[in-house]
Amino acid sequence: MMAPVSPRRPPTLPPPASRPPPARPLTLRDVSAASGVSEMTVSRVLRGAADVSEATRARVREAAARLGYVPNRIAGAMASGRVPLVAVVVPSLGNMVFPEVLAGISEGLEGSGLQPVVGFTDYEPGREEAALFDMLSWRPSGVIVAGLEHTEAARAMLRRAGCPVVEIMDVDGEAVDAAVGISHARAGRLTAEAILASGYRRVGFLGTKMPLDHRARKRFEGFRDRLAEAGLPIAAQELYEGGSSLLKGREMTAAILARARDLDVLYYSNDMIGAGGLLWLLERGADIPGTVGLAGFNGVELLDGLPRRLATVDACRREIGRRAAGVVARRLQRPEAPGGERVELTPTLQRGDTLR
Amino acid sequence: MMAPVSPRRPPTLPPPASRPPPARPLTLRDVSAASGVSEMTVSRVLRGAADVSEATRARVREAAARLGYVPNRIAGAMASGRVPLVAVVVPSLGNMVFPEVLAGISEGLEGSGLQPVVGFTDYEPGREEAALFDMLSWRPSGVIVAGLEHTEAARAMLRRAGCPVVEIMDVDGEAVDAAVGISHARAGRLTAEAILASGYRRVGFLGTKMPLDHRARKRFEGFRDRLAEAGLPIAAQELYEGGSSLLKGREMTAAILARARDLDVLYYSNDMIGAGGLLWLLERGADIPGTVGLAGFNGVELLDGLPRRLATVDACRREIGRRAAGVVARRLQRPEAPGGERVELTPTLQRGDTLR
DNA sequence: TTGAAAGCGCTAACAT
DNA sequence: ATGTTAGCGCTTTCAA
Repeated sequence: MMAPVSPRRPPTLPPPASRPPPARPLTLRDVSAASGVSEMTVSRVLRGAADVSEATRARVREAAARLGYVPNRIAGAMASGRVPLVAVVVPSLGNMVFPEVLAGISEGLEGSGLQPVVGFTDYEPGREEAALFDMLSWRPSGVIVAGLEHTEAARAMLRRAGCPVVEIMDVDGEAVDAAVGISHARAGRLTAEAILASGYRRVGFLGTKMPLDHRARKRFEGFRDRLAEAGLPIAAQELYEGGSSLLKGREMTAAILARARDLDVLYYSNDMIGAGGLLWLLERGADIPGTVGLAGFNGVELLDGLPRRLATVDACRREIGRRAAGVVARRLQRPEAPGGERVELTPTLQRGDTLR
Repeated sequence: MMAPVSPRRPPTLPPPASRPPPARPLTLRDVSAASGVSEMTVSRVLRGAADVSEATRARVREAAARLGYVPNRIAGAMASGRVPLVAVVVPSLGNMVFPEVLAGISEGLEGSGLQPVVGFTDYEPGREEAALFDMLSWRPSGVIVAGLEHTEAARAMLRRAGCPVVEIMDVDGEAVDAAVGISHARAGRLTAEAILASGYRRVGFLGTKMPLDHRARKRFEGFRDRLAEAGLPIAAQELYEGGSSLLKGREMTAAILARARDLDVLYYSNDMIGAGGLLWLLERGADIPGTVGLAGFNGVELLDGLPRRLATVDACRREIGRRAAGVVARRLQRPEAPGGERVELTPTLQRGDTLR
């Protein structure tokens, strides 16, 4: 067979025998040549399609293995119109919560032939838009994106994505398509209720300044509103910028108590700063939970070995990942399905040792 | 112009005007039609190529934005033979060290037009092989893989990858191509030296059972050998399976001290279990670092707010990621470069408050 | 059970 | 500065 004349590169010539062949990646054609089976049938074998005789199958497998052939998925995706990728867009990996969501997604995708690909937003709407654009340019089979708040352009992209879109972590708002998460407003209320029930009266709140961390904001609002319903104000607040850390929690706790010495309970917007506060208070011999109660948010397992278990509300991170992946996988099996799934998980308060 | 007859699907027909158009993703052709500019020129504009008049540029940009066109990178990659992806293969994200490596990689890739794509191995050689195969099937422009130990098949794949390959985290061994990391053997020796210099004599080691965590093994060996050179044995060991956690560190510390009450220094294979041990000992009123010294490994910032700063050796995770990305990016700019770069970073011991 | 032909959406090379 | 042509490596469709 004659190679067609191409304007891009000369037809493959036999390499001068004396030099090592260039590291040209192998193609189906190479396996075809090596096995004496047509490209088409080689393709079928390697994709595990039925209707290939056992003998042919074996010959092809042997040749592919011997040559070290690795199929080219770019070409496969191009030809089939199917890209076995799920775009995952999250704020960052530094946050401790997202690695676990990712783990859940991987778990949920197992056996579906789909692979997650991750992009980051750093909690910046502009970067989220860019990350989504980037991801969508691979024409993934599904999109999983953290949060319900996006720029209008981002929402437009998601609507036009032509694949299932699952917004995760939060259900307090309007989703473009499916949503899997918890209600952060409710999580905040839940904590407020526990605090009220325990009879604490002078409430301090320690949280992030980030106006773009909508979930943290919703937790705060739920918390504040529930207290207000009981006629209780938030007596003092301490806000910070930047990442959460034990150190930050210590500093903030010191600061808020310096300003409002009589607080008898502290609600931290996440467990990391909560744990910092806990350590700081313990070092000073505070009576926890007697004189001062503490509560955080997230249920980070990582902190399990601290001197006391911080009261917290589990964010159901792993489960959210798993369920979101499940939604995507199921949708691809039944393309006629209506979409718009909404899965609200209901976290519970784990009292730990820091609320009386 | 007449659409050619295709065996795969009928030529595009005008949709019945009364129904919403199917969510067919847009193509260059659509932008071309909408802007009255040829596909080729549209392509040029959207890729930012030079030699397009400002007027044309504007018309194309306007049309693309109005339609919400997202380029198809699968097709772009296919046509150009360039896939702007860097495959990153690491054991897991649960480990705390890898998110930071990833952050370093992202940083190092910034401005290069390359994007990291991550795969996981769970420290299992079989899964590593599978992950590499998977990643290579996307024909990435570079590969960054943790560790120097791989199955022969994996090494073969890497050699044939046809792109720069950087093995990271470790430099104690033979790399397929480039390597960026630290010597874990040296890190272990470094800790041993600090312990010797401080006059501790009864040494306990607490580490993982995982025979496949080669870097932990090398640290242990370096540690043990350096002590042996000074005539000091390791008096007791405590090994564990599964992930590291504060809790695990507590349990192990309790266990090793129950068996060997007279240990005066404990070397933990990572900071997480080290911190657990630290908390456990502090609760029991141990005199640290007087009666018992502690050291870990990794330099995890996360633990900064503990009551004492654990002595540790920084693994240079972020820097390793950054440099590895740099190697890949540079190699793509100068394809004639020889390769085989070897970058050894030299970690230092941070004494903290737990070695006298 | 196998093979042949066409083309997925884009870009390299060439032509104008 | 812009357009034309061919084809990247696969898979779909159809034929044998």
